[in-house]
Amino acid sequence: MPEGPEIRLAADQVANAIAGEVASSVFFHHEHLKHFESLLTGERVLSVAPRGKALLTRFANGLAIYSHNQLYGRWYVRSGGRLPPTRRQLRLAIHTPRRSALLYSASEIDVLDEVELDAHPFLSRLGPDVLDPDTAPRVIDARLADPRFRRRQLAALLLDQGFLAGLGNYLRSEILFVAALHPSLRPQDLSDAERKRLARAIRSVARRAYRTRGITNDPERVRRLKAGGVPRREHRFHVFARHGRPCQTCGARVRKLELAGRRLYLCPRCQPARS
DNA sequence: TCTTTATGGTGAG
DNA sequence: TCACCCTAAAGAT
Repeated sequence: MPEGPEIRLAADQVANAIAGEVASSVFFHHEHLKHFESLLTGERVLSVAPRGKALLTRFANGLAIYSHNQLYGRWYVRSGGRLPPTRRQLRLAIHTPRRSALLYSASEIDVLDEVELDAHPFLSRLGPDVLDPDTAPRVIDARLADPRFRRRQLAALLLDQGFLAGLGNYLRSEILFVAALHPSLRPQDLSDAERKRLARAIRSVARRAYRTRGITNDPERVRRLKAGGVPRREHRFHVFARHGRPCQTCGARVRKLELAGRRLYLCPRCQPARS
């Protein structure tokens, strides 16, 4: 569950299961975290909240579990102490009397106090969470115009968690397609109208992915394709991983290129380079 | 059964 | 920019 929308959905699910409850037992796979098991057992879970692609589970005694799923981590919620049918490795379990939150496969797990939280090398660098209710398009627009970011290529900027936290590689391609902008442009190359269009696309594509559990394609098109029996992986995106297939807007062939170290997909006609 | 790829991130040079 | 880490699933053989 890799990008911000998926992490926020997982956070919602875990919060719904254990927030407000007292941990009846806590398990850590990692040896260096074992001594926290007894420190967290008996403590109430105050909140479970995303910060970009990371997740913080806060306890009443001031400690917080930091977790980052990278590409592979996956949360499960189960009742009655049961475990999910998976061969993955259990890395963290938070049990409450009724339900358990279980994190499998993730490698980045830590327990932090409030001081460590403030100074955390990853968290302290994060920009605003793209899905935070306060991150309105006008906030994003102001950030695009900020001297710290305006000279950066959009291809790199949209992956930079210090610009906005929670964007990732599929959202990057999808946002640029929706905004009809070429990835090698920089904010400073854009007109005011284009910059505002991009800010709106960033917010709306991320929000849509959150609402639809990861589907960024046009809702009406998705409805039609689903009705025709087209599977999720074929109707999910506008352009991402659709190289060689026709653009849904203009019919041109979707192209794949490598930018800022990751694969990016675009429609060469809808997103023309600028001379 | 092997190899490749992946929606992420770090640190060295 | 590159090598590398983490793990799982898809693709190739």
